[in-house]
Amino acid sequence: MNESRYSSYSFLLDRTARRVKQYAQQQFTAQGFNITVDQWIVLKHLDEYGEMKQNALAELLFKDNPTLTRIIDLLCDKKLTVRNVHPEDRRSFNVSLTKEGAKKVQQLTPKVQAIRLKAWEGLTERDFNQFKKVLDTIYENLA
Amino acid sequence: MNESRYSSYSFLLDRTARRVKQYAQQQFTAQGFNITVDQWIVLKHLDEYGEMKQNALAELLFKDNPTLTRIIDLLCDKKLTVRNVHPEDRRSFNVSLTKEGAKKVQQLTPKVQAIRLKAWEGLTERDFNQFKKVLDTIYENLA
DNA sequence: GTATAATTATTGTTATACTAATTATTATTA
DNA sequence: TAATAATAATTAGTATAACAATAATTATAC
Repeated sequence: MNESRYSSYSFLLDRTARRVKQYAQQQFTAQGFNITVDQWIVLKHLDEYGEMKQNALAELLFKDNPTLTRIIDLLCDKKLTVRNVHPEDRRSFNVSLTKEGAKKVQQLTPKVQAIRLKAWEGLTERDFNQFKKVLDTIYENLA
Repeated sequence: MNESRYSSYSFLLDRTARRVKQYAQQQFTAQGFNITVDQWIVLKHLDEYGEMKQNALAELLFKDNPTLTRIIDLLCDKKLTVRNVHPEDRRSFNVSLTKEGAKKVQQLTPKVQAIRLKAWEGLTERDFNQFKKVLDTIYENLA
């Protein structure tokens, strides 16, 4: 790679990631979802994978424990998740969706997909595959 | 695009952007640069484009005014930038590098490039062009 | 079996992101 | 020209990100 050109990747990547999150958050707010994008990601994963330790959830989402602790605090305040004591390890909590949380996931999933799709206008499956390959490679290179 | 697959792009994008920034910051800290990645980006752009209003700088960096105000506060605390009153508009400041700031940019530029290059191991110029195309398209779709 | 190490979650601190509100100044309009 | 609108930067408030340090608990080592 040409050194002087590649340097821009980090700037473009950061800029675009911020724009994507910002756009989604604006839509979430405008449509009255009443949660943040990061809170949504936690809800969605809990719905998909079921109850799990904060630990495991953090790993799944590539967030650290303090960050996740605070997101879950807010979700619990909103009655969308609960912390249950772990039966085999009193250091841990099992985090799971409340009924209200599960309902929210069902209601919002198609709306969130529609919001996400907006970014892909004019792009193809092939673009996606190439894009994913580069993102995964970068991630692995720095892991 | 397949709706159920594309949804993952935002997750991958966010995850990778965070990893890239995190890796760079760890290197900055380990190598004693004594600035953050975002502070670096401001210094680098000021070096490239010369003194400008905060306003213009914010637009160039795709950051909002409050965010930039605080970054520049920190850079001024570190004596790397200065705010000068704008000769034609007393609402504005012209922000510019101090001598020390300019020296820092010269010293760190090759080191930062080396850090950034790490992420691109195994990737080609063609990967870069495709990657850039997708990032730019996403950004434009949401602009 | 007790001391030590490792693990889980939390709290504290600093920086960035975004929105809303505020202040000072400049531009526009009636 | 006086009132109003627009603009530049800042401040305030909430959320996320990263790191360090801590408390409670569990695992390991001697």
